[in-house]
Formats: sequence, C-alpha cells, structure tokens
Amino acid sequence: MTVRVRYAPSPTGHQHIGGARTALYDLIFAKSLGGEFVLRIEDTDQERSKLEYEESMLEDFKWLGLEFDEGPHKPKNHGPYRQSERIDLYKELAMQLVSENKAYPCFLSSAELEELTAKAEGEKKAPHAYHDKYASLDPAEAKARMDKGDEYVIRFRNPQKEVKFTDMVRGEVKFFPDMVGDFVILRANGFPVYNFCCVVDDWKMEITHAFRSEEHLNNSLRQILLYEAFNAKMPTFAHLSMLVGEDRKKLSKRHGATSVRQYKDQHYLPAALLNYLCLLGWSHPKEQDIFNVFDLVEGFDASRFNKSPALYDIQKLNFFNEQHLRALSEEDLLAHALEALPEESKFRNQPLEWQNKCLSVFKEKMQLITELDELTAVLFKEGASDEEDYKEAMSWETTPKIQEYIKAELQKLSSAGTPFATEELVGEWMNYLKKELGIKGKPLFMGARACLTGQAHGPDLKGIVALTPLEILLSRF
RNA sequence: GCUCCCAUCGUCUAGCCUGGUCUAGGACACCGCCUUUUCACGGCGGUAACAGGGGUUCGAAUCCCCUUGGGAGUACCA
Repeated sequence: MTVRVRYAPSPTGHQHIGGARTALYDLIFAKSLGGEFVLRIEDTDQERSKLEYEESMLEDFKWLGLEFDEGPHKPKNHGPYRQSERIDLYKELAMQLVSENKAYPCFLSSAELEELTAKAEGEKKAPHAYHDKYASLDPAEAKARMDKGDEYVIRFRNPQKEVKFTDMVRGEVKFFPDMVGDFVILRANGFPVYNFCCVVDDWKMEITHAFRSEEHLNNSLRQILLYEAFNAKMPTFAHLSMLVGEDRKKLSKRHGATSVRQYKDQHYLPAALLNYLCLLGWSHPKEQDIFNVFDLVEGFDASRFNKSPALYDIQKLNFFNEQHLRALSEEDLLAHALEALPEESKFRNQPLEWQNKCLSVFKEKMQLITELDELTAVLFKEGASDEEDYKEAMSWETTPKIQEYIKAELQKLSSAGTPFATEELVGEWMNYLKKELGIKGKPLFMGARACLTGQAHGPDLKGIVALTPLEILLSRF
C-alpha cells in the first residue's frame, strides 16, 4: 500500500512556522517511504477562511522548497482538495450515520444550548453533560421537524466507551469517554465540523499517516469513534510536541515572528529555517546539527521524536542562518545578497569581482544577509564615527605618523589613477609602519583602521580597505 | 470538575525501550584563554541539568508508584 501523508492547514492566516515544521516531517517521512505528500485545505470555517491565505501558504511552501504531490493546485484522483468543495460528501455520510442510528438531529437553539451548558457547569458537570437532549427523539418526529424547516444540527451518538490507539510519538494513548459528549458533526448552516471532515477526508483520500501538533491529541478520541462508526481504518498518527514561546504557552502571534512569511521577508535562508525547525522535537541520529533537511529522506528515523514541548528560540535560528550562509557557494551567496539588498544599496553598482570579494570579507560577520547593507554602507561613508574608541585611537601619539604616511601613499595611488588599493599594498604599508616606524600591535592596527575607515572596529582591515574606493579613503584624511 | 499529554544544563537536546561503560555527552547563549600583531573567524577551556519523594534492584537519569509543576482539550474553531 502506498504511503500517503497529508498536511491539512486552515487558510485563516499566513503559514505558521509550527505548521511548516509539521509539513516538513510529513514530506520527509512520506518521501523516505517512497510515498505521496498531499495538501488538503480545511476551509469549513467560512468566516475565517480566505482563498488569499491559501495562495499565500502555497507561496511560502514554494519558498521553503516543500513540494506537494497533490493538492488544490495540483489535483490528482483524490480530489477535490478543498473541504468547502466536498460538502455534499460530508452531508451524505452524516445522513448515512443518522439512518444507521449512529447520529441524530438535534433541535437545540443556541440560547437553549447555552442554558444547558451553564446548568451543567453550575452542577460541576462536564459542559456537554446535557447536550444530548434530543438523543432519543422519535425518528419520525425528527423527520417531520426537519421537513417542516426547523433548524437542526447533526450530533454523533457517542457510544461512551473507552478507546485507545497507538501514536507514533507517544506510544499507546487511552481515553475515557466522559471527555466529550454527543458532539456536533454537521452545523446548522449545513457545514460539517473539523473532526468530522477530517475523518471523512483521511479515509476517502486514503491517507495512511498524519503528523499534527499535540494540541490535536484529544481530538483523536472523537475521530476514533467516527472511524469505528464508519468501519474505516484510521491512519497512523504522530502527535508532535508543541512549539511554545518564552512563557511556555503555545507559540502564537504575540510571541513575535511566527509566520513563515516574516522570515521570508527578512531574507532568512529557507534551508536554515527548515534545519532549525527540524531539530525542534526531533534529533539527528548522529547528533548533527547543521545539515540539509532533504538529505534526511534517505532513511528518516521516525522514532527520534521528542515528546516534550520545545521553546522556539530565535537566537538559535540566527545561528543556523549564519552557518548556512557560510556554507553557500560564491554564486549562491551573491544571488542571495542581490535579492535581499535594497534597490539603493551601493553594493549593486560595483563590479562582480568587487561584490564577491566583499561577500567573502563580510561573510563571517553576518547572521543575516540583510546585515550586509549596513556593513557595506560603512565602506562608503565619508568622515569619521564619534564613538569613544575612535577618538581614543586618534589621540595616540603614534597615530599622526600613521596618518601622514598613509595619506602620502594614497595620494601616490590617486595620481597614478588607481581606483582601489589592494590587500597586498595595505599589507606593505603595515609592514613599513611596523619596521620603519616601530609601531606595532594595537596602536598600529587600530590606529591605521581609525585613519583609513573612520571607525575603531570592523572586519578584516586589509579586506575592507581594498573594498573602499580610493576617493572615499582620501576623504577621511 | 473531568480527560489527555509532558518533566535531563537558561534554551534545543543525547542517553531512557534493551538498568552498570553517565563523577550525564553535544549544540545555542554566556564567560575566560590562545591564535605572525586590531576586529572577526577559528581553536581550547569554563559555568550550568537528571523536579521531589517512595519503591524494585547488588546497582536507576534509565523500570514502577505517588506528589508537585507545566501544557492541551472538554465549541455549530481548526
């Protein structure tokens, strides 16, 4: 049997990073078993679901490099892939359950429902304790009311029995029945409810495995009950540990950047984001931390999931981005830079050779490519900084000598019409200053840096001097 | 209330299933030191954890129970 794994988001906002992690595991797991990766859109909440979000999610997945084999944008023979387009199927199956007496119509108005819930709560009972008021209504009478046009929902007749299942992450999980009552499967507006369509779809789409966040663990009870009612086989579930924020609560918008889109906009490397996300709740068999997640497809070890919630730490993500940035080829790094840099960046007007050199000098200083803009801006900045360290360096007694010598050298170059100094040349200057004038160590390097760059600190001196146009260098003297 | 899940350094985690090799390993962060000289990179080193209590056992981070703490759910949201 073909392994089919689905990712089933609701298009109610931009793609959340937690969902991206789930989808990543879905994909790796499916591919490691030669299976298929299916996208299903769970848009039965008409108020909140928007087509534009579906599109935005697809874009985000494309950016991440997570590719679906099937979905609304790529229909195969298990469609349609949007739940809103499968309503007839759900209705039909809900009615089938009614005819089998496994579900029943319920005519409770929302006011009555609230009243019953309050009553149950007052009596310290489960909120759903009285929701089964219409459970034993005579079917003929029920039909008469339905025909008459009374508003109704379909409730599942909960057999109230203990159920258990085996989870890929948690092992055997057992539920006792009083957790839920006779729950609704079809709303008054004719739309089905999550737990119902999820079951119908996984069944009809022949899904064999599904990864989802731990918050869904309790839903398994209702879903198992429904699978049994349909006499259908339940997919194997893996309930992943949740992603939490600083306060150890479920990661949400108030914790900061939680959508893939935000990282895309900040020009993180998708490979780095996936790598980091992958290690939240799963560990590499060889304890490797920097790797290409797609290499995992070869023999993915699904037994290495961690059960406890993982705290999302942006500092560590930044470290991963830094590592992936450094691992990029010259060509890829340049492409990444050009994509991220603002239009007006001075970097853009430079020759290719200069750009590559600049990247190799700055590479080690950046966690994010966007920092390059700031770094290069300093190269072209005329005048000097006003920080303490700079003033101090300029006040040393050796500094004027350095200044005088270098200025003369720069002018020589200038009159020869050379646009840039070279690293070798800067090295020669330093050697001259050291040997002939006896200046060394910090006074030499920081002094020269202050004169040449107008800053007290920065990346490799030779490197950045060689990257700065001669006229800018001269402007600082 | 009830149900379910979880519990190793500040954080992500390895180890737990198949008790001894764990005076608990790695990574992020932090702090030192070193590196033909500044900065950075790199290298080396350091601080830092088995929630608590009972068992079982010659021996427990590892198995069992309880307590505590945290989280999730108990919707005509997903």
